[in-house]
Amino acid sequence: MKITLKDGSVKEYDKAMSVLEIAADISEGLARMACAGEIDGKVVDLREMVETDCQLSILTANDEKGLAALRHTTSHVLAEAVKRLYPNAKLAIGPSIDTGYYYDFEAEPFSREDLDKLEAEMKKIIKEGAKLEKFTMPREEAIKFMEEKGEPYKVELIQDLPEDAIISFYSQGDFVDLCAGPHLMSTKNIKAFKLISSSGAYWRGSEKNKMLQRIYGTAFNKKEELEAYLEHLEDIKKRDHNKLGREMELFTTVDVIGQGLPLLMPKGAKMIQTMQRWIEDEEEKRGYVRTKTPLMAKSDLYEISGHWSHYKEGMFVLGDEEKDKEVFALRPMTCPFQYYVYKNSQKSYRDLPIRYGETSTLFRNEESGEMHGLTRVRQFTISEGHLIVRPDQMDEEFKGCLDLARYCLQTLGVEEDVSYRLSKWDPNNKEKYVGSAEIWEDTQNRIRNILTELNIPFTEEDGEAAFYGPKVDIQAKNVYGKEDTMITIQWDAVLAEQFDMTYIDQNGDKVRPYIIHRTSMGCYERTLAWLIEKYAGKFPTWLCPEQVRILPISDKYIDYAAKVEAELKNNGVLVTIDTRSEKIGYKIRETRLAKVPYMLVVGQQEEEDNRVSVRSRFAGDEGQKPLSDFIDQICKEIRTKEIRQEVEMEK
RNA sequence: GCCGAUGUGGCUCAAUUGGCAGAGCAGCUGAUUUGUAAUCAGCAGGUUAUCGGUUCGAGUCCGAUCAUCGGCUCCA
Repeated sequence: MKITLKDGSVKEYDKAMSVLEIAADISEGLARMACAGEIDGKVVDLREMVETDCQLSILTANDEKGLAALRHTTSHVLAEAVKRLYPNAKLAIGPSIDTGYYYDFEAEPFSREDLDKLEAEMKKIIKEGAKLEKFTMPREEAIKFMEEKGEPYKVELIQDLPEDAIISFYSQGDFVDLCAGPHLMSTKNIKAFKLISSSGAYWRGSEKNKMLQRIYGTAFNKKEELEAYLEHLEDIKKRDHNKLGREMELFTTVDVIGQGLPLLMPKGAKMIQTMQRWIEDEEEKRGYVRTKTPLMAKSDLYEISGHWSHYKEGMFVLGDEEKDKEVFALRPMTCPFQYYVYKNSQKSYRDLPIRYGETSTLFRNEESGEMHGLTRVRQFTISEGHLIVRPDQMDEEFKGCLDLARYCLQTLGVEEDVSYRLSKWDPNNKEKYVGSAEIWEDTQNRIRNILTELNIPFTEEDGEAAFYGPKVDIQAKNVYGKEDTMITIQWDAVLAEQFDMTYIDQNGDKVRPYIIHRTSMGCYERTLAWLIEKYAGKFPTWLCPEQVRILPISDKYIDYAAKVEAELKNNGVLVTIDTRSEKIGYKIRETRLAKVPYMLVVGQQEEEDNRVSVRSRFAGDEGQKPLSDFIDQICKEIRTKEIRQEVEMEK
């Protein structure tokens, strides 16, 4: 039997040799090897592939799929440990994930102490070093087998497989688990693992099902890699916006104000104002006109828009439908309000496109467990806009929205950190959406073509559309790798109809316009959170709530410092003075810790000839320079929204 | 909404078995007038998230509520 290895070399083996022997030979010993290989990119169990001649690449824990096998094997060891310590626990599933693996059990909740005990038991199992052996049986037999073992969740999983399926199991010593593989050859090969946390998780991800107990863990090829990962976890905690944003006094929360209602403190509010002014100006340059519409409306409006039937649970309703004549609701979006701005007068084809923009505060009654820092809140503000366009303008306007979005991302320095998603409806769940299948498929195709034409790489996802149309979502990950929508551009194919919006075409006929619903830079609160994490609080100067701090050497130079401050303020620079009678070293330390981009030390030398001593986050000590030079420098940096490279300074 | 953890001055944390709520930093006042990462002294700051219960006595034990965090679900 011939086996071609990844590097192209060919090895020949006697058919009588066991798989283990072959694998050991190929991998130069079992040590770091997964019991699996790849044929045409598909991961296959080694025992299957050696039946025939094949091209083989042994997976080791050094490559992605091998690492997944390592982690998945570790999850089996975890499952065995749980069964040993908690024999009544029932097994659900235990896949590998990006950051490690998890396993779900029906059991009592696990405490940290339980996890520590489980870790110790896992070490024992690894030391025992049982080999992982695969065996199969027909479906019916497999169901019986798992019923006898008292594993109802496994039975359910098997029952979902086709009647003629051959079901595979893996054993390690006495422990058996339903599993498709692949795995390491032996539990002994697990060298570095850790249980991270536990939490509840619904069986099969549905809240209608029983809540199971999930244990998250991770595993690496080497101890050093695990340690580096754990250190990395500590590091990213430090830039978590929810911690850093509070430390830097950008926002806070108050018990009696309520969940999902963060308070933006002066510094956070300043940053959002800076972004808001920039975006409003940019939109104006791009032909947007501004509206300012009510934050609430009667239920009648939402009945027309469809929100009353599709989204009532998510709105804050004011009043009692049974008792009150009129019920109001805080708005969860701005669309219908701006549509009535459009409908105020009859429009000609020559008026289109019309681009409405509004800095729009919205309210969404998220469920209580869903709030998170600044990224998931109940009241937030977005740069919302609606474009009313003729069909022949649609592609160009949609591209214009994408261009604006990309300009915003680029200016904030985050264009490399996003991914684009075409969010489609779910054809198997049509009642969640408004409009015909034909319209949905057609608009989805057109958006797909636009993205392709612009060479924007994107993924497609069913069931992520708005109920009124498909959209492009621009997604970003937070420090923990969790994804959120930052910008959305939606094709509203339905509401023009609901609200009877029209224009008069060249023939004098009433025609329906197309509508694009979009944000240029989505939710400001969420964007702020993203920037905190991206820059670890060291924002580009133009975004900083405090751009310059003046540090007088002693009280004698406060007058001069005030003069410097006034000149900077006149030039639109955000500047403060530290007038405390502290030593200069102390003031510098605090300014550094506050991540202020520039500090100007002023004393006798500077006052004499109208100079400042500049120290920045970007270049360290920039030396003494005339005040006017510094003003030119910082004004240019702010005006061009330059993103300068940080330098590592002492400590 | 569900599972779990947590909640002590502005911040970080302490308080033995249920036995007088304490420290550092920040703040304020005074002294110091400082040249590139922490000057000294003093003062003030608390109904221990809230409400209720057990107890001679509760930060500590029990219950409820609120909020925060880690997940699940959700995110029109």
